[in-house]
Amino acid sequence: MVKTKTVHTIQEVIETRQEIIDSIRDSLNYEIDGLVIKGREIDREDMKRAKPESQIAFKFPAEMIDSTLIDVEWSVSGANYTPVALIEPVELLGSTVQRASLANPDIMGQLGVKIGSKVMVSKRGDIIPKIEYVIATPEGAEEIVIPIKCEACESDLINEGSRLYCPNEDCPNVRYRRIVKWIKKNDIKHFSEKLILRPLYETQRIQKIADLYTLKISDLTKLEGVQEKSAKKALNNLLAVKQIPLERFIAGFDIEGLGERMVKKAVKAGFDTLEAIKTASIHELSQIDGYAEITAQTLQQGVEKLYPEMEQLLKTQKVKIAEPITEGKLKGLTFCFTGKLITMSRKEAHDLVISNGGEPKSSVTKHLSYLVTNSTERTTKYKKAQEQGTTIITEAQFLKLLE
DNA sequence: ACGAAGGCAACTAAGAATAC
DNA sequence: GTATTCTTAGTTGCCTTCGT
Repeated sequence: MVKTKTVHTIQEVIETRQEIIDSIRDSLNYEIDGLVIKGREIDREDMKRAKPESQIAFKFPAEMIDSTLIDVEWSVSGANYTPVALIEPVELLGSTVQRASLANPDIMGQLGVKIGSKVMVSKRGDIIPKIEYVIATPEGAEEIVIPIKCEACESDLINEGSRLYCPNEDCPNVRYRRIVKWIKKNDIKHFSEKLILRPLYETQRIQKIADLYTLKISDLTKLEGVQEKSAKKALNNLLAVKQIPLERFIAGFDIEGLGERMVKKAVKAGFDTLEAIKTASIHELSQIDGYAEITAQTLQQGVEKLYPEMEQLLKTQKVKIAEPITEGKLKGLTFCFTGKLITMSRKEAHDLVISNGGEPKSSVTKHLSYLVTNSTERTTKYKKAQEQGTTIITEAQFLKLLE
């Protein structure tokens, strides 16, 4: 028996629909994809029409929908090549989806997609589009071509299955990404990749991080689409970052698999200068909590190889390695943020934690001290924190800790 | 008017290290 | 030897703000 309900206003229709989505839908033992709104009186003539005018369907937002794979684009970032599916645009949970990452050649292969395949698209966590599976592939459909040579240096790409990459350590793309990483890691705004960094790199005006600090306003205003206002803004932002903690300095050099957190562990363990890390043996570094052979080697070899560039950067005198912060009200505490904050951005909150000696985390882990959120929405982070009994506090309570 | 960039949302894969 | 935990790095789309 189909459920019915009599309502009197448009508002009630909207509320009822929401109620069905939120609770009623799950309790039914059959699938529904929407509701039909019709007048109480039955107009027999109207009902004979293919599309009766006295009734209208009010569908729920789809949670999964089918589309067609148009093509695969290879997104290049540094050494890595990642397949991205371009699909026929479809409406899904309130937005138009036309791209979805295929992660790596292995996952692409497991899905078995070809150009023209009908695919099922969802959104993970209601946000990120994802190709779930292939519904059907037309006969004789074109295979997806995996690139063989690096677009930048023509080296033969290495296909490890879970990773397709260019093995050349001096590949122009790798060197370019190092510069971009520095800008991003240090949160230097308005240094547009498209308008500024790419063109400067391609015309050989900048080749290393240190070169950024030789730039003049005139170098930027020469570029298309950049006038004095933007040029000044970019350079001011660059020069505003002067004191850089060692872990960020090293992480800013884009050593594969070595982020700020891992370097911080070394700093905490007493390897708190660039020289100390450079001269340490792999064995010594592998004694650090959270380090073993592989990470120790990555750090040691990375710093050794990039040391001349690091020295060159420090020689410009435009940046300095800052003294580590070891004291503060939040010493020894870790924080993870979720949802919107009221008085500050996510980034400011992270900085606040760091400047008070605490540590921000991007996910809820076992030893997290606090999850900070203003909402009780049951997101993955919230649920996980609840499950393992992590203290959940509001933004106001977080600010109280700093008083 | 147009385009670029920042900021935000929440999640996943892969690999390394540690815990059991 | 196996399971779990942690870190890194990346994923799309929408909205707002600002410069050209």
